Amino acid sequence: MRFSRMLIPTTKETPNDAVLASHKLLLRAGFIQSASGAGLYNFLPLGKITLDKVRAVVKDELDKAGCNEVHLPIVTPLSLWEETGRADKFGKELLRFKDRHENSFTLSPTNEEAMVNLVRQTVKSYKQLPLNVYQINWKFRDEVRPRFGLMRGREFLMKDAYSFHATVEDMKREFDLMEQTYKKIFTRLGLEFKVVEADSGAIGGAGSKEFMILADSGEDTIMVCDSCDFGANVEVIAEDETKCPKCGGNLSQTKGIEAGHIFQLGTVYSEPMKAEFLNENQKLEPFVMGTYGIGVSRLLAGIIEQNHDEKGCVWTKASAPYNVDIIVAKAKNEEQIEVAEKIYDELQAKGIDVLLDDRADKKTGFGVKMKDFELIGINYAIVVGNDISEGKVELIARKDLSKESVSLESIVDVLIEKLA
RNA sequence: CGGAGUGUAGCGCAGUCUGGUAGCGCACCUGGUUUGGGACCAGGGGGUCGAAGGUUCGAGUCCUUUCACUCCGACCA
Repeated sequence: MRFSRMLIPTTKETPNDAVLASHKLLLRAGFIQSASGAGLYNFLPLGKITLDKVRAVVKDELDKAGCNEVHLPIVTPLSLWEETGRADKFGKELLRFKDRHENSFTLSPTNEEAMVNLVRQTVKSYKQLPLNVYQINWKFRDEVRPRFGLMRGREFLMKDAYSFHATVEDMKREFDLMEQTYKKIFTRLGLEFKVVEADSGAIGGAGSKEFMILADSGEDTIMVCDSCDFGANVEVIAEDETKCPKCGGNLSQTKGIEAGHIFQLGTVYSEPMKAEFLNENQKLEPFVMGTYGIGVSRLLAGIIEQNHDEKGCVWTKASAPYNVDIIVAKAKNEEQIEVAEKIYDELQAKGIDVLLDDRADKKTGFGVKMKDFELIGINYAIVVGNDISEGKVELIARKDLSKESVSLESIVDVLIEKLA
């Protein structure tokens, strides 16, 4: 993509309302924009591209784990929520409205009921189990206090998966599989995270684990063991506990951003909703369920909370909207443009996501392009400038801002290797 | 929902105390000079001052009501 053709409204000034680094930077770098309502954001081109990249990683790993992607309507009949009693439990967070026929509906904040409804209409036999169905779809929660940009919006993109089993043992097997799958997803995204024991909250059920992105700005306080992989949300462990219940090691307190949560549900939804299958003894039994969520739009905020510096965003390889930014130092110099276009074509041919900063208006000098590169947080910049007379370009790594001079002949290979 | 704060141009702000017909920076438009780290000069466009009502000869400013947004708490991907 060419920078000159893209809507990327970067700003020097920090929006007055933003507190968190991720909120400030995503606004300043032109990824998102306030949609003039609390907790509502427009995703601008860069934000949309980034969201799609993160979403693709989530989808890829779930598909590999054998999950089925589906798509449910965002609008669900209130009657579904009344079947499980959650219409009352969710209270005002559940946005309700009526259609022209005076029927009551909601904007889905999560989809246990709707997914159970889908499955109870189609799955009748133990032979069809186990089954894991998911969607990556917008959710709406009328939060008491939306805040921190994408961290706690009212409308947000969430991956919600639901598994259906004939036995508790099989559900626990899937629960473990999902834990492993989530670890792959977070690792691929380049995140430093911790899996912790958690409370099941409004979703209900027996056991649950949360995936915490480690960041000082996190809203959750967690206790982690320094000698094994044990971790727990303070909701479920005494805050003054110093010994690890698993290995006896030392516990320390830290902050995390809840980006994923997996639950062992059992039959808390299938029973009231009469979602049953016929077992091998020809008897009806309620499905044993698990449910698994990832806050996809929140991940964008989490990635930036963990990866930024005073100059801007520092996206990880798997999440960056572009991996390479080709900066034409003097966009009126035809030779530089020619060289830049050539590198641009070659990188694209190799399947690398590259942005060509070809802006040639007189207000956009070299400095502006560098500042935008640093603010947006693309992994690498190639500066095509005066050095091309010696057959060289400058390669800048966003992470540490280190610079090196690379020959024109090898620049494509060097980048392919760095991005591998 | 309790506590605190803020609403003035696309963004960031001043002006409000002490009423006199709206200003600065950034961004934007035109022309010129610049061009490897957010340039400079000159000119220009853009506002029912969150909304409603009231006081007054006159309201961004004073009074009343109301709405929205942000931050701190209790809840959540």
